[in-house]
Amino acid sequence: MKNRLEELRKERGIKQETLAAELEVSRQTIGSLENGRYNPSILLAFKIAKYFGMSIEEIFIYEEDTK
Amino acid sequence: MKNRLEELRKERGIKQETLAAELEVSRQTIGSLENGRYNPSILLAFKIAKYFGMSIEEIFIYEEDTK
DNA sequence: GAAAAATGTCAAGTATGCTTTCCATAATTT
DNA sequence: AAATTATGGAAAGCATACTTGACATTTTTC
Repeated sequence: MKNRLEELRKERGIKQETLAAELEVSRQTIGSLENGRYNPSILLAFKIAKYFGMSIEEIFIYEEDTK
Repeated sequence: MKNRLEELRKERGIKQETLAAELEVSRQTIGSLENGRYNPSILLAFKIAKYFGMSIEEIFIYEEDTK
């Protein structure tokens, strides 16, 4: 699964630390998501989507058989 | 978070075991999701949405502060 | 180019998602 | 009502999501 987190965050001109605080997760979590080390839980995905005013599907790109 | 899994599955007249097979998860996973014992991973949520031809948001209802 | 700020990333620990196995209860069929 | 089928749910184990803490590297600012 790919995601547009880094792109969306930079569009808004905020740093990882700020986004992390807004979403109530650690900075490392944001970094790990941006760099594809793991996928978010569905709850975090919902929080992120709400934060950016978009749907989960617009931010996270599901790819068949991708882990 | 709530979900409409049981409702959607029953609309289609299929049993948990069949849905589980289609989604390539165990029957217990489906049962656990229907009965709210835990939330799906985002990958499973995508699979479920695809299976029912709906968006994640139409199936899984995010509720502020809900675990 | 030195200092400061932002990001990358690892390690160890806790929490949650999912599996298999197993048994109990409910619903359906005959 | 007896047998079969479907669902509920617990336990133990493994995988992944997320945390804190630490340190290295990159980027920005002065």
